[in-house]
Amino acid sequence: MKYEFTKIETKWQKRWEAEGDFRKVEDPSKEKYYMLEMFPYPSGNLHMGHVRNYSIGDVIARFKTMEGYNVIHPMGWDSFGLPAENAAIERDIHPDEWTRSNIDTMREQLKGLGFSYDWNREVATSSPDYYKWTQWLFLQFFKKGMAYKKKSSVNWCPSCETVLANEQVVNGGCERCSTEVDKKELEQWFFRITEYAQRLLDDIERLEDWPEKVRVMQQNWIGRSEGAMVSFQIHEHDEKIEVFTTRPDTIYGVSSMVLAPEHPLVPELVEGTEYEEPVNQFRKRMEHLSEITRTSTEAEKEGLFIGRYVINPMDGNKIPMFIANYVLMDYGTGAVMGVPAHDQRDFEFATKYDLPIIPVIKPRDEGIDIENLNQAFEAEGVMINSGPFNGLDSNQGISKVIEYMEDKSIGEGKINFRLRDWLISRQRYWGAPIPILYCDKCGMVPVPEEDLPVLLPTDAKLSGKGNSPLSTSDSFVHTTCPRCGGDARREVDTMDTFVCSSFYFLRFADPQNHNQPFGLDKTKYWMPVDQYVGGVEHAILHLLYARFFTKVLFDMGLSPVEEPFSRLLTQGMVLKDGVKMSKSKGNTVSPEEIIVKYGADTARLFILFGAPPERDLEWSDQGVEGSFRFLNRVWRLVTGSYREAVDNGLGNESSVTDRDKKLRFVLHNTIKRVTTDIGERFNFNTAISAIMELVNAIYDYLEKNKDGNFNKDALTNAITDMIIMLTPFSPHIASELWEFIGKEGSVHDEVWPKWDPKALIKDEIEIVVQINGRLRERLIISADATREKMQETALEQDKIKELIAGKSIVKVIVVPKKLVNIVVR
RNA sequence: GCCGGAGUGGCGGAACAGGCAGACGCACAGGACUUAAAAUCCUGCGAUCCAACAAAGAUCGUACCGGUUCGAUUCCGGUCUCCGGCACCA
Repeated sequence: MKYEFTKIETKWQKRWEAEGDFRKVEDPSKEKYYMLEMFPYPSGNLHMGHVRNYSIGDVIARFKTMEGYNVIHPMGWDSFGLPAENAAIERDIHPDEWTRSNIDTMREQLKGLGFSYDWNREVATSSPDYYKWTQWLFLQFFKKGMAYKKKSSVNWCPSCETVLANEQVVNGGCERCSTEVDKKELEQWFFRITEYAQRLLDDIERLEDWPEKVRVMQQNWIGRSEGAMVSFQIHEHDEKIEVFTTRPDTIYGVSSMVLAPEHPLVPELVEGTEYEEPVNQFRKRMEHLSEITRTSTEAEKEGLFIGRYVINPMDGNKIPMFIANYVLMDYGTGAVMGVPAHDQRDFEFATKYDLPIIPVIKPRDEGIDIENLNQAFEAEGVMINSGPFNGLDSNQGISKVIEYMEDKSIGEGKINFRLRDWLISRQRYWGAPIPILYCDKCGMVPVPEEDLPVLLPTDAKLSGKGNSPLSTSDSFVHTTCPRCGGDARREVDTMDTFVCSSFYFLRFADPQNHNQPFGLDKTKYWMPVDQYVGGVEHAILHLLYARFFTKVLFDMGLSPVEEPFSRLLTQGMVLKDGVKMSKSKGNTVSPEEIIVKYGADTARLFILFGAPPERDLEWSDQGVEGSFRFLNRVWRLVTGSYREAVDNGLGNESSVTDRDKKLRFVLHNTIKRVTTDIGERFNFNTAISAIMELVNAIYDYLEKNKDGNFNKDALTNAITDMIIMLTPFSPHIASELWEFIGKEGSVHDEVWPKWDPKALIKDEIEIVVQINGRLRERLIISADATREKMQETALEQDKIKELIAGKSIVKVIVVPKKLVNIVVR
């Protein structure tokens, strides 16, 4: 009988779909398990990265189901975004049409891989049923002051005449045309994520089952630093300059005050002075450089004295003011106090512009000549040249100086974050419209909830150029004000797609709710996600935004949990010839091709067997052949050898030979290994190799019992449990074989087998005899042999006797059931 | 520069709590079956040496150097390389 994978796979996929095998509802009598993989962008074609991601998820979902959990395993589409808009421009097809047809294709591809999704829960972020809730949530954020509008400098491509997201700026240029990106001041919508910075940081502690790598990346991204905010009075001017510093203990060493070139106070400070012209030129030059080129570590520090001074609030010293390339307007206050003796960057700047380098921290060890530094001394030490603080340890100095500043109202302790508020407006068509109106009388007015969704107009012009495409649709822009009934204009920006993907996991719990984004009765049962699987490229943005959203919703009473994802697994990339598969490199392997040639079961098996999930996986055509060979071997075992043996009426019910025991041992050992490999270690590669070993052992058993003298039960148990364990990996062939051996029902509803510890007890075991730690002999010994017996037996061996002859035994180490090590001299 | 991860046969990888290094698979070689090929099955497969009729055996070997230990891929200290992230963050 031939293994006709195409026929088998189609048969079972149809049956699963017709019978709704993977549809689940809340069941309080059962423990739930929420298995989620990051939903894809519907680009039109599944790639190997998807196959890997979803195969991993499917193994866990199916395994947990068989372990008795009520498993929710949903799938949907992150379907707003730029590619649809670009495709629309290139091919003159509406983004919605393009997106829908891609979804249809990819849904079929996913079904063709036999993943156990509950398709009743499918959502697409671009459908009005979904983005209605994206808009509704925006309104809740707006009401709470968590969404606000402000003028901000954004990346502007002068060639495409459009705003670019930070991610769309590649090496300082536009990702589409490589034109150097400008900065432009525009009114933009933001979410106040910085308000949650501390909680997002603190709760990383609770994410014990997240990869360390991701936790650290999030910590760095949030970038908390402790220090002080200090005011410096500008000499002969009313204004003060605020500065954030992590080293208030070095404040007596300040010899410059350096502002970002775009600092708003600069123009008036130089107005009408001889410095006005050069400063303006400097500012203009900096404006044209991208942040990346301006602030790269290689770029030389470049500054300009602006003819003004500030007063050091501690000792009244006059300090010259500069503007310089390396000071960023959007970190801290856009101004830095320069302490060249104790900050390498300030040191370089001071050396270049001949500023005094005043040491105020003395090293604890005397080896460093603090008066003649050739680089900054950044370590801790003892305060000197610091007035009343002299002699203090710099560490204590930090808090003492802050205390003093707070006392004199010249500064205060402050915690600063690198995290910035989340810019969510996009001047794009294919996104959720921001539900805000502008009325001449009433000003900014939120769209009433009952008017949602604010639908995307169908007559907007998509050119890829100019401002928001929505502004080209008159029917969209012009509306009436819900407050005064007068004329109003709609907001024409749409939301960042990351907004849509920040709550989809909650919507999956209650995807068809028409009254609410998700009901607490449902989310209380299903949330949090027990296992989330996806690519590490989302380590910061998506995962941080989703955490932020969940926290805000929790505070509003809309989410039952504060953290959305209990466990996270970041799968590695799929490589070919050592580099990531990509269209541009031309090294892709299409999943469809593999399915046609070998079947979905083989594709799934190979992709899980090739490497542990977190590591990169090198694609190997020969490896795929190997997995295909294995499934054929399983097929022949069940439909051939096993079937023949049973059909011939061979075997018996009573014998318990050593071979029977050995088979039973291998079976139960395999159950143990596969169960822990899937359930605890997520090492699917070793789980599969364990099943391979079991298959080898069954073949071996049949071969050695050719005479027909085998134990039917032992053999049948091994076959059935092997099929059950293969199910999460290669469900179609497992289903077919299950039916073949005459079992009722679906194998994926079977209870996962349990190992019997008794079957793992051996009468005799092999132990190792070492001399001075080197392996010298192996011997078979009764499993319950005492230490004394082990030692005695080891010393009786001829070979051992020979090797230790003439030497004296210093000691003998005995590890029960493992080894005897004889230490001789 | 800082942070994180990883270095094991020809290759992907295994060794789960310090105790047989290389499971499982791929590739390769030899053999069986076949008119032949494919498929399948069997055997071998880290390096060097000693043997050579064969069986067996010895030494080295988990990036490198050192340490702890009866015993280290595993623990500790240092070095190198590769991958990923952040990067003038005040």
